[in-house]
Amino acid sequence: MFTPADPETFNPLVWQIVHQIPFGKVTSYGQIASMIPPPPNFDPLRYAHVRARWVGTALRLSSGVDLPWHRVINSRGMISHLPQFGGMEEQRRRLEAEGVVFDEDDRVDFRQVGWEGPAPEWLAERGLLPPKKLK
DNA sequence: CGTTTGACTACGC
DNA sequence: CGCGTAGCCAAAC
Repeated sequence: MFTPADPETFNPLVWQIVHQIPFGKVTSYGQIASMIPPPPNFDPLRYAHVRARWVGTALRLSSGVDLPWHRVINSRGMISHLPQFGGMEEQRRRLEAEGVVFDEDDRVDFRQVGWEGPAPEWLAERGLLPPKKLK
């Protein structure tokens, strides 16, 4: 499906998945990555170490693509953004506008607003895998 | 070209 | 729990 250094295939897959996240739900970089199988001839172990970061990169390069990018946060339930870029507050604002609640530690409760992933048929049609669960 | 920098995670203290 | 860090590599300098 794609080669190790083929973001031209990987990134659009990420975008397609992000596009499926429903209003008021969130998921993590790692969970999205877990739906995308490792590239052929790519060590699965190594892939496991980099895939979440690849998702972050894909999102960073997604300007111009119409996406609910704000619904993607890190595995600890927090917004991952550098303070320098104002995007952090923007992301929180968008999520709260969708009813997502942050606790006193600036974290969301995946049990409440965590996305369980696309329908199995949707994944199967694209050769994708069922996501790992969120904590 | 060589170096630095990330929209990440899992794991060990 | 919180905090630091190794692991890893595509983009951006």
